Amino acid sequence: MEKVTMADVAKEAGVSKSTVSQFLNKRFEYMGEKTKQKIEDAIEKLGYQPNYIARSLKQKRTSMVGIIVANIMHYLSTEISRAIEDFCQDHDLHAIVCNADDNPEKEKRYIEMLRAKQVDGLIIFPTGQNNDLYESMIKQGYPVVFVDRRVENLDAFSVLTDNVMSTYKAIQSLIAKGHQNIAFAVQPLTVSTRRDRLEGYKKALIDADLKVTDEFIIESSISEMQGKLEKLFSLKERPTALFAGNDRVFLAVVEFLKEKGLKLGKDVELIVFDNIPFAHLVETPISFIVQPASEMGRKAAELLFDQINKVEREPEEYVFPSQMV
Amino acid sequence: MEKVTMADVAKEAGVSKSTVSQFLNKRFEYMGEKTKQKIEDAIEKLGYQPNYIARSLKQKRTSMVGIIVANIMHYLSTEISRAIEDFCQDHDLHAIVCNADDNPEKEKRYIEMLRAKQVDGLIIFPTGQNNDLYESMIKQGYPVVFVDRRVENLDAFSVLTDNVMSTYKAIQSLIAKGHQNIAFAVQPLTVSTRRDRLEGYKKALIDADLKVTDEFIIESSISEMQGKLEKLFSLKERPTALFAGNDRVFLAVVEFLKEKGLKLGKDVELIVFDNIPFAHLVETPISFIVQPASEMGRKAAELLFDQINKVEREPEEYVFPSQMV
DNA sequence: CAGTTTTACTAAACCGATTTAGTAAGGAGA
DNA sequence: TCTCCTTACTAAATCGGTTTAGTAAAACTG
Repeated sequence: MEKVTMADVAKEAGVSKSTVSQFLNKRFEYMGEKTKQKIEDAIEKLGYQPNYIARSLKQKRTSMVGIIVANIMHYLSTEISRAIEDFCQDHDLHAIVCNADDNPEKEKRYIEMLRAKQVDGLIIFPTGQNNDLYESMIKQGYPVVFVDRRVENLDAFSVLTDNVMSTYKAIQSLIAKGHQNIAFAVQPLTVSTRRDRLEGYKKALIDADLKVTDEFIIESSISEMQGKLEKLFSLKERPTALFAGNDRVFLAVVEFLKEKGLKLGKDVELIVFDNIPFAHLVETPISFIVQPASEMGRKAAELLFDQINKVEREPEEYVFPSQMV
Repeated sequence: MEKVTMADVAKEAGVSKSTVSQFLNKRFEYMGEKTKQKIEDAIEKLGYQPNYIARSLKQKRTSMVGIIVANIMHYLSTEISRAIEDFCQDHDLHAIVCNADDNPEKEKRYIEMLRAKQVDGLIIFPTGQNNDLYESMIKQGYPVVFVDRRVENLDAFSVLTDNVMSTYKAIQSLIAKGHQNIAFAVQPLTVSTRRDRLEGYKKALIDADLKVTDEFIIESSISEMQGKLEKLFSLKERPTALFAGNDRVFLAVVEFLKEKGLKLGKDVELIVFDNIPFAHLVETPISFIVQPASEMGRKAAELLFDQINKVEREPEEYVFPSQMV
């Protein structure tokens, strides 16, 4: 049971291991037609399945790549991961997805584990707290691509969206509709995306000669978001529009509004950064800033693939535009 | 760059490879305190990272398990996978998720690929079309657990829900509310879950002395669901309640109702088999039949783990109850 | 027909760990 | 003092492939 090895096939076919190996690697150039047939028969007869582990050891290549997602709860992560997987499928790679859960320690452990498993490269949605580790990988020439979030002071391949600009435009559109009191809700400003979005928000207000009020900016974890929203909506000058920093903030906001009996689109206008699935379940249409997830994933995979295959290229930030929907 | 091997550590520490290996495996019993220290220092100095591939080759154990999901689009799959991953995390295993996309050919390829990669076991949401392959794995004593769907005529470990009973009760509750015209929408009856749910539906109607009308039973792929629903709702005797066979059917139904301007809960009552996320986005509460995904995933992982570790146990079907919410 | 090239293979080293069998040095017991 | 255990290691085989260098036989060349 389950231990037919190449040596067995070789013996059965009456040839050497080397020839069987050549056969399996489809290098038929120097191989007699009848030998080929014999090997084929022997493989069939014994039900031989090659052992990729053994191959990997010698070839120093596992055909596996790792994806380390900062937090799998973001729909964007799933979308990008799927796009990466599709690319891998087409290029004879296999992707392993890990969830760092916004925890730098976990991220570090995953990076180490995946490298110990000899994956050929990593695509990382960085928590941003492991810069030393990122740097050492890049110095070693290990293939890495960062996605979604910028890493500071590192000359690395990155795939991003123009968070500042997209937010700027979104806020601008709210202002154009006559909104004066626009609030902004975001999770803690630990990563570049959130900071950039806040920057875009402030810039849009300033450029429109509206003043930036601290009371209108909520920076809070998801679990404490409800309380902060409560406070926001009990201000004497209530916001008429709200920008949700990402999909999870959005869900918190919807829940809050539902509880309070506030109507979306009527009592308060909402813009969300990130696409969410099931958006059509909501009665009132909402504005979303949609990032081109498939293209981003594809690009990231492509950049990684080229690094793995030693295609020379200078590290660069690839910035994709987002669209309001 | 990146090729510190055990031999390097051994040389640096002035000991043999074997001793380093013992050290790494925490078998300190027969090892001098100073040797231990020297090895520790050498590892630190060289930044040595062990190569799991090499270890796996010798140990014939990769600490990886494969999950082959029939269709990742089902929310249940994601939930169960997550639970399996959690279990693996706690037991020093790593899970690789593959999506068969309801395609038996793809499923087969994935099974072969994962076995070639020497994963220690497989958890499969079976498409049901590869019984020969399933059987040969089980015969070989390869660790396998089936989830969600029954495999016919096979003495294997399976984790399921009581589809017939849950559906029966759900339909019963509709009848109790006074509904007489209850329709049933489902994807093609290729897998046990769908057949079982239909059976429960029919049984409930019969037991309540209602007649089973073929016109009220839609069996269709998602893409053709809209047309079939159109036909259903243009019958002179319209259904007042509808049972959606799973989450994807539900989404199709919601889309259809929205287009037609029919109100959920008012014009037609809906029960859905499967939980869906973002359910709270919908204004009207809907009834869901929720399967205990975490428990199911956990159980499946546990059964696989025991098989991998040669814990003797008779193959059995583990049936979990579902709840209406 | 000797010399060269091509064809069709094989032996053996190698990848980087684990593991088994073996051994030298030091201490205990008689 | 000599034998017998421990203790603390090491050498070498092994896992199942890939790959390189090499070789015998056949085919070609002049």
